[in-house]
Amino acid sequence: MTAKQDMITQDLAGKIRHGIYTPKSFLPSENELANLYGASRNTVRKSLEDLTSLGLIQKIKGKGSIVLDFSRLSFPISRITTFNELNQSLGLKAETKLLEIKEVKKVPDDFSCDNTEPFIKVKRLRIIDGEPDVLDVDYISTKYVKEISPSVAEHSLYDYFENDLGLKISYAVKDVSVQTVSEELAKMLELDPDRKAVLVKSMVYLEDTSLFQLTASYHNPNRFRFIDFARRSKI
Amino acid sequence: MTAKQDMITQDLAGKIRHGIYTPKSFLPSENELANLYGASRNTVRKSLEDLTSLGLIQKIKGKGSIVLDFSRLSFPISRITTFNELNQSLGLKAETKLLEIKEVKKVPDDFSCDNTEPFIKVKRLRIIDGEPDVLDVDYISTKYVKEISPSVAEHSLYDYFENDLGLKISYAVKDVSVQTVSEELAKMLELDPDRKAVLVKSMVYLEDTSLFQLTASYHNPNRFRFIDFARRSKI
DNA sequence: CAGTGGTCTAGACCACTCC
DNA sequence: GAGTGGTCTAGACCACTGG
Repeated sequence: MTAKQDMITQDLAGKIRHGIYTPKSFLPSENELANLYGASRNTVRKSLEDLTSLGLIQKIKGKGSIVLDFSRLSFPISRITTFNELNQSLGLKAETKLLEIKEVKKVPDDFSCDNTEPFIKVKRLRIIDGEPDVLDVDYISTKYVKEISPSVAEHSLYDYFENDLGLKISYAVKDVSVQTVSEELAKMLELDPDRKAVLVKSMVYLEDTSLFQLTASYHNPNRFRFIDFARRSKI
Repeated sequence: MTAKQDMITQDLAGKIRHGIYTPKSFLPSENELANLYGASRNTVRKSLEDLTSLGLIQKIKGKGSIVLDFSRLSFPISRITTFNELNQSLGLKAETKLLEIKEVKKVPDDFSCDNTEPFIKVKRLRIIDGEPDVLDVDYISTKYVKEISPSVAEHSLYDYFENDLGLKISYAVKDVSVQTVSEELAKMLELDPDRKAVLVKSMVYLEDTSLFQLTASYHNPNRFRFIDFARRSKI
């Protein structure tokens, strides 16, 4: 059962993306939307809040909700988005090369993680338009995932976690920095002689706040880019 | 007049940061908080939502709101945070060296911005613990800011914009990439011979969706780092 | 002035967790 | 079953925008 507010959000987001509501125009007022969808004004307001935090609209007091025009370029690191979801939305020709799957007793020290249960390590090279782009090293807790088949690792881990296993991924802490990497890794990513890569370390948590996954992603800096939508917060 | 929900948010955030509510413990329930603050449950829920998106708490259905322990390390690019606010919260010894203030007819082409009014250009080198860290090049629209004095540029632009001019900064689009920069810039930032810097380009907008400011920040990659809190979104 | 979004209330029913 | 958060309603008053 999808909540009424989410259906409204989806519907409005679709109409914005498909140009039924165009950038710089105003959405119908909150009262009109409430009538249109047969919902209370509070429910509509919740939807508009979600669209606002997604960067699709901007609310202006006394005037209305105006459609922004970043819908196409948003390439967010500040939401949790997977390689496959990204490629789909950008329409890129992407390929995943599975390098390693094995169970390990613990996670490397530089994650500063003291969990004691075994993890499944998955190492994958992501290739876009024939060029090596990212090396992903994932560690997935065996508390929640007992086994990962090569075909799942080559396809999409998140699709498997969320749709097949029913896990609820909730939030992540990401640490982005630039590192000089090993010669082996530099060769794999076809880096410049300086061997600098952008390292994104992620710690991913489930709805019950338990640690679920650790990832180190090494990006080729010449092709690394992300676009982020940020709001000024009151605190 | 501060809204009741914001006072509750501030109060709870303070109690979390000061350890009155400790990580891994639960906040009082929504009904208890409503009684405590003399507010309706909806108002309390709005506060808890804000704390959730700030990454201070995590709500668990049927159980309660649990305090997370990232309050210290959050160093967000996904909110709009200024150099001064950051340094204050991290307690760093920072210094700003003003290099240039002048009015320019238009903004460099690589911002892909077609605004025609003049902008004020401000160029500043940020030095942390004696080491050059960031070169900021700002362009501020003369539609909203007529003049910027050197002392303001050396202190804090945002403090001036928000508190003195009463401008309402609302949202920004940020584009992060790694670039090879000029020898002059490389020398200023004391870069490695490869002359690679992390470039953060920002476009900042006001509450009425008008473009207000453009910034190019060149970071020394050896000291560049940001930590981000991300939530998985439904859409 | 009428219309907009911003805040707030008091209630309701549901799904979930834990005992 | 009692308590929790999730969703939703119907109403109220406010501050702001525009003509």
